[in-house]
Amino acid sequence: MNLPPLIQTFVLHFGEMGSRWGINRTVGQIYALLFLSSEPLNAEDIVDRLGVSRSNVSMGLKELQSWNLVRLQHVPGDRRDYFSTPDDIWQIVRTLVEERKKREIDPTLTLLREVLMQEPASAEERHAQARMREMHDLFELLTDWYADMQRLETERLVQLLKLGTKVQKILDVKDRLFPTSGSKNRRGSGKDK
Amino acid sequence: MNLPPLIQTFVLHFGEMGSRWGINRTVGQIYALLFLSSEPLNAEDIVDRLGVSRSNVSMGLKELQSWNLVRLQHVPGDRRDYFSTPDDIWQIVRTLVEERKKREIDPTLTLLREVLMQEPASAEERHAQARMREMHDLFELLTDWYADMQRLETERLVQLLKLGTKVQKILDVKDRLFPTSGSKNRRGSGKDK
DNA sequence: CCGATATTTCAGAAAATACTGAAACTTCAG
DNA sequence: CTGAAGTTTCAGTATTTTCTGAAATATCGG
Repeated sequence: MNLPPLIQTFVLHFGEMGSRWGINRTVGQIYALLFLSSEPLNAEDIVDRLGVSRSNVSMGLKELQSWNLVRLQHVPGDRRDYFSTPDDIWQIVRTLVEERKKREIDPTLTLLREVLMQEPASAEERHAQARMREMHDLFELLTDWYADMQRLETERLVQLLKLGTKVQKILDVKDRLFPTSGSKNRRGSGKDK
Repeated sequence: MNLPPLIQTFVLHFGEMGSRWGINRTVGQIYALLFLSSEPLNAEDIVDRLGVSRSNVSMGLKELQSWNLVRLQHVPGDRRDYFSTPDDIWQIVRTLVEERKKREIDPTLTLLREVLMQEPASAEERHAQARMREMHDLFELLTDWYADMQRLETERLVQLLKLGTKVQKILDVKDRLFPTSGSKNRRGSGKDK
């Protein structure tokens, strides 16, 4: 590995964290390298810097492309493929959350829908199904909320995040000013807990 | 494996998804089983139902305990350890997010803080550090927001999630009614893209 | 303290995943 | 069409992770 110390620290860390994030070491390192780089890199650059095999880099880049986490581009007068990460870090977050949802949530949501269609054949299954229903409703609430957020412009999104729970106070004010509006979202009458 | 079909489907699915969620197959299956069960199970129950070795179950339960995802309890007159998941599914979400943050975000945040203290030794390192600064600030914004949300009562949290982006409209109303209040959160004056 | 029951640890086997080098394939300039 | 440059695929190897059975450890009633 052939990198300035500061960059190497970060790249190694991403490699280590890879396993916790569901990618392998090389993929983590490639991503870290691209993220830090001021200009796009080609596969050979990455081989030189990380000291892993050409084919490993090729597979890693393919994996990152399947996550939409890197962008393929071309340098004029150069036939090789160059890769980079988006400059806008919020774009990265959006992509990451989207892809994780696709891989970690959606398949389960699909399965839950299927299983909830079936007839329970015993008290045990009936209870299990009720539990799955809870999980299903939760996932649906979260994904609906997420879809909403994903639609916001970044600036608005950041504004909302910075507000945090202060939003709550505003809701209180709103309730006092317009007691009924939006009350379809207020059905906390004993059903929960 | 010895389970009613409906339950088996779900348990197998959780086993498969396990690898995407950063746990192994057995741990995923044990968790699914406990989640669906109407009463606590002991290790031997789990062995019988899943058909895996006793030691594997023991390790799996230990792993789940380290995630705070299962609760150990005792049945009067029985020396064995019984395990269950919280009845409140929101409690499960809170724990899960907390633990994932602890494992997937916090170590990186720590590393970023350290690396940002160092002096860049070249233009390349300077650019890399600027990039890390972006990531650091993003992580900090997200974790601050998360800490805020974690503090909310479940009912309020659900209310907020259901509102989704409608919150935005309320912000607009608020701005018109109280143009200056809360404006410390409105610093989109050129610094952001 | 004893022995019965329950749980954990651990070394090695089995399985899954990552990595490599070589070969196959693709693209493009001449 | 040819061959040089670039990229991908793939079979085999290495590494890591998971899983098991056996042994060690812990707990508790008597």
